[in-house]
Amino acid sequence: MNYWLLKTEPGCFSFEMLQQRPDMTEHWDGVRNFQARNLLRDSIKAGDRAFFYHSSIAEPAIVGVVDIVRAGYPDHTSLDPGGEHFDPKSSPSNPIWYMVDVRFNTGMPKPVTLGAIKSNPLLAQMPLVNRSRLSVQPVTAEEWRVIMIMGGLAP
DNA sequence: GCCAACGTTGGC
DNA sequence: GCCAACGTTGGC
Repeated sequence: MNYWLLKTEPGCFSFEMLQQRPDMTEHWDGVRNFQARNLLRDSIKAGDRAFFYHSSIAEPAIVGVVDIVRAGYPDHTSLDPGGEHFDPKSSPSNPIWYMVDVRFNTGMPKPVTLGAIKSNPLLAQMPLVNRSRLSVQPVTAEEWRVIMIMGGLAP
């Protein structure tokens, strides 16, 4: 099993919404960055876990954990001409963009803020610290363990 | 709302 | 294939 970090703005895809539907599978779609796409398409597998990070708010933070329930498959929102994630270069035979399905696992009793992450030397290698724009990021087992403890989730 | 970082595009 | 211009993201 591998660990990841998924990043959104609350206005786009909020953890609160996910939390209200704990049994529902949600599509993690709309990613339009090639590096993040490669991770979605090639690396993230069903059974993996991911931190859920909220950006562009007063206090950016990891607010919870989701399970990956379906590995990468074509992101059909890229084929919808009326949708905001439409990409004219995408087609059914060459979809370009990929998405995964996620499900609520747990909220963080104590959200782990970006400030707390930046001030912990054990987390200095996380892309979040110096490559914050990448919307899908790998997380090491050690980083996962540290953040779970910081968030109030016993190992 | 500003601005730095960085990914993408397009002209050459 | 380089690089300048441009657009977007995200922290502050």
